[in-house]
Amino acid sequence: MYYNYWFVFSKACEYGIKATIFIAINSYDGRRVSPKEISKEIDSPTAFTAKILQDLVRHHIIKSVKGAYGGFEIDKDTISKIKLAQIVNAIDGDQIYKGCGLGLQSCNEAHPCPVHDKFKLVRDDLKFMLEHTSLEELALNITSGASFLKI
Amino acid sequence: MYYNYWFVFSKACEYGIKATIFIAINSYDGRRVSPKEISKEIDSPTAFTAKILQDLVRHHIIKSVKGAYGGFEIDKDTISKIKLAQIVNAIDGDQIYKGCGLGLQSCNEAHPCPVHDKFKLVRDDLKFMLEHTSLEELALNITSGASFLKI
DNA sequence: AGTATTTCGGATATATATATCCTATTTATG
DNA sequence: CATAAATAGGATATATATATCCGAAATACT
Repeated sequence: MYYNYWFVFSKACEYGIKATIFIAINSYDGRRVSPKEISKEIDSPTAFTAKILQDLVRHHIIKSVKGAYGGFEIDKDTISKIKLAQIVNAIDGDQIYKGCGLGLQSCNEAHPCPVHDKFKLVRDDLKFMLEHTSLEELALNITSGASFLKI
Repeated sequence: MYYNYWFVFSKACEYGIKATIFIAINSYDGRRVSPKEISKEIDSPTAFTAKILQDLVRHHIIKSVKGAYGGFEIDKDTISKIKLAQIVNAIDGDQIYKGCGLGLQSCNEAHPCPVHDKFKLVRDDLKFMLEHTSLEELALNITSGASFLKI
């Protein structure tokens, strides 16, 4: 019928993940970056991206410095400790781990939706992956040219 | 930041899956069902559900019979052959298998996004599950009381 | 044939996510 | 202290998904 596609993450979250990776890369070099630079690099709308950055700041995933020579950065030594799950959680919440695949309000072991068990496996895989993927490895794969932030 | 949650499927698709299961159950008893009955049973908006049913008809997943004593049904002997993947494909398209986790336009092995490989595993799991789950087993789990269509 | 019943499908309305704009606030520097 | 450069955040606009409405078409029965 429809337009829709796979929405593991919202657009906001996609931008948030890519932005955080780009900030990490620059923080290794002690460089702060602006929403303008970020959105150019990750191919996202600037103002919208700026909103998401604010949110990541509120969740203490990235740091912002106001005023001249300011910008966004991440403490070098926390980059290896930040997991993808934290970023996703900050922006899209934790329903990714809890929500029912068929939208039931209270879907659980005792009262499962038709696909509950089958989804559990997929969801647990996703959860494990998000919790075990570090920002550091994502950033290093970009700098090494093994992966890309846009196109 | 936001309102969002895990969107494996669109609402339309959630309704479509649940509706199809309910139609299957009734078709075993040779009973046709209306959008009204369906939406009551799966707790969905009637008119919107009706649209989705039309779409499933166009994709030959369910059959409709117009006029008095009409309604929706599924050929008994096709119920075991219909896979969850077909329903999802009809409503949400095939981007679920193709779309990039970070929204890149052309994300592939040669030009991967930062999470490409990690997502591949999750996605393949989901794909396998959808392609190997039959409408029959979903329907039987409802009739046996092992799973539920609402609440 | 007429009527009640039912799906079909276009038009429209509502809700939510995405995106933009503009001003206030903060801060480094001359 | 003034100025320029930056983030913060409220208000608003746009796009998309979700939901509703209503008349047209089809069909079984009387």
